[in-house]
Amino acid sequence: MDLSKENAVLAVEVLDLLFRATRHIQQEYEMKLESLSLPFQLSGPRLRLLLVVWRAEKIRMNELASKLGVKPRTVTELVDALERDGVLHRTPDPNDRRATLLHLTEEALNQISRVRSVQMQISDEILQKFSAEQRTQLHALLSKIFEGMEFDFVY
Amino acid sequence: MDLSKENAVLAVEVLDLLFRATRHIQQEYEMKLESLSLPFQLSGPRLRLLLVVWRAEKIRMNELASKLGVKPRTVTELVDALERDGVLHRTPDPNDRRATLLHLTEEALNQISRVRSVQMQISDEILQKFSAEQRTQLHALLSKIFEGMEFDFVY
DNA sequence: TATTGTTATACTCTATAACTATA
DNA sequence: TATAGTTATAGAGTATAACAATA
Repeated sequence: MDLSKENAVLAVEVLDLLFRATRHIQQEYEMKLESLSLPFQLSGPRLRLLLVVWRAEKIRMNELASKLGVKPRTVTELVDALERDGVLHRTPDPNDRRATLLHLTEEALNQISRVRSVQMQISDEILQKFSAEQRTQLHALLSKIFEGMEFDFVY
Repeated sequence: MDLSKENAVLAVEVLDLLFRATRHIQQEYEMKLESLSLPFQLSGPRLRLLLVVWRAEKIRMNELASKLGVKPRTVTELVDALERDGVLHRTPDPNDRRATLLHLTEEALNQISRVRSVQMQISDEILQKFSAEQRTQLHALLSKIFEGMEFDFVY
């Protein structure tokens, strides 16, 4: 009997678990975000977009699409909705009149710290049983998945 | 200066990374699944449903919805599509004439081993840089997220 | 009266293809 | 000729509310 494989964890089992954990956490996030009563709707994809714009301060729709890993058409759709809700606005790029730059509105900037703080609070709750060392370990192991990848980090 | 927190990894950073890893892996999965040329369409949600039915052999739509963490109406929608594609079929539950039992078709049973083997192959590729010990570690850390949760495992 | 699943309807995310304006 | 973003259109996944059949 090959004892070395007796208790081995299959790669596919690890990734199944990864998916389940992600779904679980996403559901927690969405529940808590709803209860925040923000002056605008914030789904997962919208928040993801928002945070990329926030980190960049200003960004082309173009570049945003590639950072998010979606098509430009999808960004148009999301931006339409967010602009309607007063979360961000389009301005023409002075350097290239084909391009459009996105900025967050004051309102969004005001709310975003609430969102981030709820994110941090939920995250702490979910990982409450983890020691600092275990958090670091989990972070290191997840980073390892991206090891040796050339392309820009996708959010 | 508080050196103990100097290099600490924030919980929110760990979960951000978790999300990014999951998105990345999901994209790999979907790409490879497409190239399998199955006789039916298999998106993430459809595959998830399929695998739950497969593990259960037969299952009520009801119970399926709760295992998947979606509403019954959503299961109706998915099952309609999968039945149209000849992947599964509805039969009345003899014990409760309100209920409907789902079974996979022969065709689905024949294809599912191909799907599983591709899943395992992709998983091995993604975790190729991981030692057996690291896989076990990652599995243990992810399990810890669910620690002390009462409810049934959600897929 | 409560539960199972459906019809009717709608919203969000995503995409492809054809087009406009600019480079 | 190529790029940035849009209009037009479509499909998948998800949901709520009202309902029919059954328990």
